[in-house]
Amino acid sequence: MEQQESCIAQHFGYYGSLSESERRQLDALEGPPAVMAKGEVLWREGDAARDFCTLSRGWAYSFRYLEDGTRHILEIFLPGDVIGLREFPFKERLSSVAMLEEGKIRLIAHRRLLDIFRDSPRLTSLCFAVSSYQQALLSERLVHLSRRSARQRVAYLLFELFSRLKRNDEALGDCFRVPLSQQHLADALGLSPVHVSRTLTAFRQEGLLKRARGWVHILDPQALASEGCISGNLYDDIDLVE
Amino acid sequence: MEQQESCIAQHFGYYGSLSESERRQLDALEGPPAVMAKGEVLWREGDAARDFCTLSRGWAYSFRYLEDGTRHILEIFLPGDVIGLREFPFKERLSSVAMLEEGKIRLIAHRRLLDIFRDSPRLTSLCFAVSSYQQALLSERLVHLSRRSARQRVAYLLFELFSRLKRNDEALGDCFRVPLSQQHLADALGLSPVHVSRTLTAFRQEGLLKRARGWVHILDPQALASEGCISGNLYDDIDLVE
DNA sequence: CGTACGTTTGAGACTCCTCAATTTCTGTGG
DNA sequence: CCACAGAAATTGAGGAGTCTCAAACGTACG
Repeated sequence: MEQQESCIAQHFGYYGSLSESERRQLDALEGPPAVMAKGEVLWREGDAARDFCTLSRGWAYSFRYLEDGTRHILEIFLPGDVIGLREFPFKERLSSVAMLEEGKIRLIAHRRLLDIFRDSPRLTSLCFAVSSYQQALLSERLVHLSRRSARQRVAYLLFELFSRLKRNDEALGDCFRVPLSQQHLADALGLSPVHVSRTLTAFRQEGLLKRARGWVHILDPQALASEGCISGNLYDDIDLVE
Repeated sequence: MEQQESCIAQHFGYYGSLSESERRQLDALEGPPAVMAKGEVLWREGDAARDFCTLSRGWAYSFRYLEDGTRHILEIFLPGDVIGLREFPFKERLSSVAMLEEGKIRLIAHRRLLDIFRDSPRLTSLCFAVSSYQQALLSERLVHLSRRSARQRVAYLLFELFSRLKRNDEALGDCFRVPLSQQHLADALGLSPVHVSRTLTAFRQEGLLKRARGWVHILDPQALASEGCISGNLYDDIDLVE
């Protein structure tokens, strides 16, 4: 599960091929690894934002508390993801980030990005691609959350996770680990945990998927994609201007 | 209303001060102005994405059609905004863009950004800031749309527009033009036009605002902000790493 | 002045929420 | 290995918010 090569180099590699020297340049950014416990908070909304990080092991999520005390989950981070890049131009964190399970991160100071901007237009383009891609995921979610039924939302989220995991691991079958409680799913989807439970039960009875103890087994990927209104794959659509 | 100086230079200027040569460099990017009619489509989802543009006059919006035929409005662009920057790393347009009223745009080829990346780390940082800021607006909207009541959504959107207009025009009073029909508002908020009408009527009866023929008059800004759960001003929070 | 579009209002239906009780799972210590 | 406590998930009942459909009204524009 753990990333072998430098986490950031692998992640950037999804957006375009890297030369050996570019790879080294990215490797040099990463600070020493830090092991994080389950539930540990990386930073909180409003904290000073001076660095971002890569997640080399474990899942994490970003969230905000609303005025009524409910929590909204904005992003779910998988092993290999870059966390907090979008906060580069901001003084303060726009959202909190916490671990869903034990894992490992490496910090990178925002200032180090300036070195990239100065030295490598190519890596700069890749930074832009990483950031734009996360933005595309967000707007995709915006559409799916604001206008669709509970069934569609749940199907969409599970399928998005499935697709992203598959990009990291070609060999991934239709049965995989998802360390999210129904409370987490509800907070990410803008639903009540009760209704998430009912929806998952319905899916199970219809033979779309099974879910138990942090695992999801997708029985009918096509039906799930159709229920979630998945419209093609964002990953196939990236094409850096060279 | 029309932007005097180069549109992109003014827009970038919000995110950090520009030297004279940086300003010239940005000016040089912009193509010849093109006048667009009300309702005219700049590009459609799926079109090849080779350029972005600045909007020097008029309002525009980006949208996607869902499988059930409804339209979702993702972004609303005001005079002075940059449109489509986030699609730089993508082959195809992720959403369509159309004019809400007659206006003027200037195209910029995505390739020209590479010149910026190569020549000016400072402008590169600003590009990043512009893009990240739009992403922050999106995630703000994600939170507001997925979990809040119709009253909160409507109040939030009107207040966001009010704040953004005020940034462009210090002298803006509490009465301003909003060329959006209730159908547009509904499509942006994930509500039915009928319910938007009811909500606006309620606000009018409560003395929060008046709305008629493309104009909005905010009678009680504080109450509206409170209803919309506005949590500080994103614009105040930008701080480029120098 | 007629037509088209946008807005308002009413009625009934449906989705999802809240609250509360019960069951199942998970981890811990005996 | 079992008993227990705490957390997570399920189930039921009733209610709030928003939707859809349909009709009436207002406004802008040819």
